[in-house]
Amino acid sequence: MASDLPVNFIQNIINQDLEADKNDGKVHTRFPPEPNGYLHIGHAKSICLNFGTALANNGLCNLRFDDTNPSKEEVEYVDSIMTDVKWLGFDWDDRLFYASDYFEQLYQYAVGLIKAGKAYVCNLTADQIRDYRGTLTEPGKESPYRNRSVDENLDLFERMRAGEFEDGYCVLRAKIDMKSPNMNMRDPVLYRILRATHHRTGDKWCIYPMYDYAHPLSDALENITHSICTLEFSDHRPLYDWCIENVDYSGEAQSRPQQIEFARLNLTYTVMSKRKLRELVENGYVDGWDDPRMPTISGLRRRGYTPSSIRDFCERIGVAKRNSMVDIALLEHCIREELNANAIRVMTVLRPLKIVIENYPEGQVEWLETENNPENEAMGKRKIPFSRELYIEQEDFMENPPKKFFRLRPGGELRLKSAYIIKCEQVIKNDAGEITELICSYDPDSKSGGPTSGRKVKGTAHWVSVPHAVDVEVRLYDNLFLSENPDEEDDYKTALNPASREILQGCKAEPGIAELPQGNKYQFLRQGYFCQDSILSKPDKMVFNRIVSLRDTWAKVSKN
RNA sequence: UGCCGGUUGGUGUAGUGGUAGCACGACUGACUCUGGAUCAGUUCGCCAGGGUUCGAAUCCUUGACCGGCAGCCA
Repeated sequence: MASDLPVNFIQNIINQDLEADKNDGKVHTRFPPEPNGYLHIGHAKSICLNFGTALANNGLCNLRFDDTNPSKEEVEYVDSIMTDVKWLGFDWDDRLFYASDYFEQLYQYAVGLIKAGKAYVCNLTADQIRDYRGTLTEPGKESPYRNRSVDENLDLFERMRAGEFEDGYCVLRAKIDMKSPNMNMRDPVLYRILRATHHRTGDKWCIYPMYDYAHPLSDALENITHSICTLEFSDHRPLYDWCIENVDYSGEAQSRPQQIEFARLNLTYTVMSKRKLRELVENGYVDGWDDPRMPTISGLRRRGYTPSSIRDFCERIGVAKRNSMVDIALLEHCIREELNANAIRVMTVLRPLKIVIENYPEGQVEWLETENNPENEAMGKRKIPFSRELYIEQEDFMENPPKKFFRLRPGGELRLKSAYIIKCEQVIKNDAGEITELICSYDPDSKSGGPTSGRKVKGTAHWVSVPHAVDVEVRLYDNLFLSENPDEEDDYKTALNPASREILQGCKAEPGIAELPQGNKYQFLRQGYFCQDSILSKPDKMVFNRIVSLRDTWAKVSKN
């Protein structure tokens, strides 16, 4: 039997572990977000990796909030993260945890470290600690408080917890090696005093463990076997290991988690740091975390991306250690591929140009049959009204067209999709010389599906009957940034795309659009894939977001 | 210039001593009542030098270049 195991270096490590019967053959991962912002597509990569790897290896994956810094964290973020992970299609069952669940335990472990002479309370100020730490090329020097007695440390640490000292008055540090070439091992801070109300523990604590201390121990307590994180934590791995090796679990933890680092996702034409995304939101460059232009999960969801398309994307980009920049075209390909197979076709004219078919009887309406999806016959057919007055797309007519323009021109013919072939007889203009209307004729023998419909015309266009048209608003989106890599600019905000959103009013959709089956995702014929905006769209005033355009060969041709 | 990591077509990713593959993109052509989709094809790559070997992307070595690290953030 062929294996569905993903091909990447992490799976290779797991295969070796499995072969060596490490961890009794168990695979247990976790997704450990800090609830200080909304999740983005880069987190989706991590979510798919952690949950996906567990699933593929018959293991489990926990959701654990790394909530050790109450000054930055909020329940709003906790809630949004759970929503997003679930929406992506993953389930942590009853394994929802918080680092704050372990605060008491972590405190006791720290007491143990002190008793073992491996941690001490340090009264150096933050500035002094930085000075003492040395530099990248010079060793640090030991704190004068480094050799306090165990009893004194125990007393001081207890009083830190009791709230006897002001914020920043002292910290608990690990006693490791001030001369280590790895900065993280130069007596790292384990606990700091911080008076901030924690979203879960309230004001119970005024000391909080640092990530480097809380994270490995949380992993161990949850019996995590493979602790997958991003590259910037590689330098922290020796400290991760130190924590696990030096606390005395007395049987609470059974695993010896192994930290494995992979490269985070970078996508062209966007930014991925929480800080920058927050800045875009807070300074009004976008409408919110869920603005359809944002690379956040909530933004992609509102834009119309499906969970499966995002999972597919995360699979295709692979996992490795080399820093890379994935072309956003791949993400777009994933949603196009899915929606091409599933989305119902609809005719909507974005920039309407009215045409009158002079030889079509006034008042007559024909209900013509059209397929809901030519890729999938099972999706059936529907009827759309054809009448004497129609809207076509402005760009489907040119008075003086270039060589390969296959659409309507004066005296030229065009097939109307699922209807008739029309011919442009006359161009009507207003005083300003702008085209306001076209007078056309139609060939009654050319009706789609009819016995004499076989005549070939080079172009086919979408259209909507004027008396039956529904007015809708359409929002077209382009990349949020003009630069492939905004992070390279002095200020990434200067690369913002002023035309990232175009709002079109008075677009003409075929009737009954909202009632169509599979009504939440559509292909507007020849335009792209669209969905109703989950917030702005109302039954009497529909608003559609363009998820992604169709590939457009003509656009490329016409540019040259 | 201390430590850690990395370098395979335009982009991403396989290949772990035996014909460098896949996907996306780009380009050709066919087909098409969506200039969509589909189909066929083309283009394009092992960072560099030295070594080991019958044979090296893979092993050794020297170098170049890129990324990360000096929060009481994660």
